Amino acid sequence: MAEGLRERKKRRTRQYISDVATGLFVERGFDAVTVAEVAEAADVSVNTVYNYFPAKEDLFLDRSSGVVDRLARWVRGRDEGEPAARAVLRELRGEVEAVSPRVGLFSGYAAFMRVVEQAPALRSRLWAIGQEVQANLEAALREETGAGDGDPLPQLMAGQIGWAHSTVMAVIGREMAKGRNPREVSREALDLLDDIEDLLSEKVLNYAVRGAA
Amino acid sequence: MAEGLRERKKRRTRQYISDVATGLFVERGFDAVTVAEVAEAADVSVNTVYNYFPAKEDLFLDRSSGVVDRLARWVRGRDEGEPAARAVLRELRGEVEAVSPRVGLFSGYAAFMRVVEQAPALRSRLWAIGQEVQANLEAALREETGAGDGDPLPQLMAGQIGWAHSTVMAVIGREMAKGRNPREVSREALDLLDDIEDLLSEKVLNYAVRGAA
DNA sequence: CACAATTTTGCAATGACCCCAAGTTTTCAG
DNA sequence: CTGAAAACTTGGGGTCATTGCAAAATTGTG
Repeated sequence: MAEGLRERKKRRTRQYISDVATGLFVERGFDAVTVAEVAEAADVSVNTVYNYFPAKEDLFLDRSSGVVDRLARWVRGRDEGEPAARAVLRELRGEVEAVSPRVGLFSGYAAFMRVVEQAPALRSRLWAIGQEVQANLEAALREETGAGDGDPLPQLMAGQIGWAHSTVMAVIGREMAKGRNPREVSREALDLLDDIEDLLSEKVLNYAVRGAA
Repeated sequence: MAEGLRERKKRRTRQYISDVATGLFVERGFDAVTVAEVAEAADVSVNTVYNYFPAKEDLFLDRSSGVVDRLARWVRGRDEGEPAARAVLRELRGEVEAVSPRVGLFSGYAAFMRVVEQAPALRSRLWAIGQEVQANLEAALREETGAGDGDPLPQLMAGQIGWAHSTVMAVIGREMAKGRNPREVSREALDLLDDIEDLLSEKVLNYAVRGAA
């Protein structure tokens, strides 16, 4: 049974603080809520808040939700004979088609995105997370293709794939923030995905085929 | 006649504060220098500093240096029969070939980039400026092509072109920060530009030709 | 030179975030 | 079950960016 009570309690406390904070932010906006208020509402000290979250932004954008390695995971899990970009597009299309909350396609996402849109600090943080996603993708591509350190291709490919991904996510976020219907946004995102695939060159779309020299 | 002394003095003061601040940042790092120290070194009050610069980061990254509309300008000034992306690549290649300080190819840029690299706030700010550059480019593309509001192409094209530009600038910055020789970095950047052009699809490379339907 | 528009400055707050030392709680060996 | 070690929480006390306000100093004009 190993790590029991302590770990469980920590996880619960962390989650609780984050939930309370999210509620306040959605209700009154990111800047209008102070960390002290979050602490009070969650019935802990300010120090405890900082004990769990390195910065105020982390109360809202919890990086631990397995988003940072999404693209890398999709690439590593691509089918035999499938190139990296195709795999990412396929997985992304799948999520969008399924109107999955993992890509923001659920009604509650509107409130979430509105908070982000009005807080520069959160937008900036979202970008930083995107950078991490891309760095992980680049690492995955290097491993998968066995590219040397001097090879600039993994970086460029990760840039193109990361761009496609973040562009789709940005549009979904923007439209959802307007209060649009998830299904409608899903349909538009699928069209956008087609447009994007059309824009990517064959070089990009055929890079890192699983099972090549 | 016209705005004389007052305006001149303001411009000079602003420049002086920025210079003093830059010097301190390069010498000791962005985070290690407080705004109060900058104020004291420039012999003005802290309030005066904030009177000229909205935030500490602006002391180092002065957005007014005409970078925000660089891509839009290049596109608007493209040759007859030339597509937007080609124009940007041509102009950028020109700057890089000329080892121009406008793209960071001068020895002093190393110190500058090192300050940026160690300060997340500055990196984040640089990204925000990049967003502005891209937004201006998108606007230019919309005007030049007369695309409707519902057309997603200008956004996507601006994304691709902006990506190419920022990728090159990022590599130049990274290499210069290592203390590399500007001419060497210029050569590498030219190779990178070739790689990037190879990666862009014909659709991107032929978008917004000056003088089309 | 005197007056009005601007700028600069001092003073006081707010709020994020950090450090430390003093409790508290949980774990675990004995 | 018990006492000490390990891990958490908290209160108190800073530093620093950023802002609001009103008094004081400057500058352009008539």
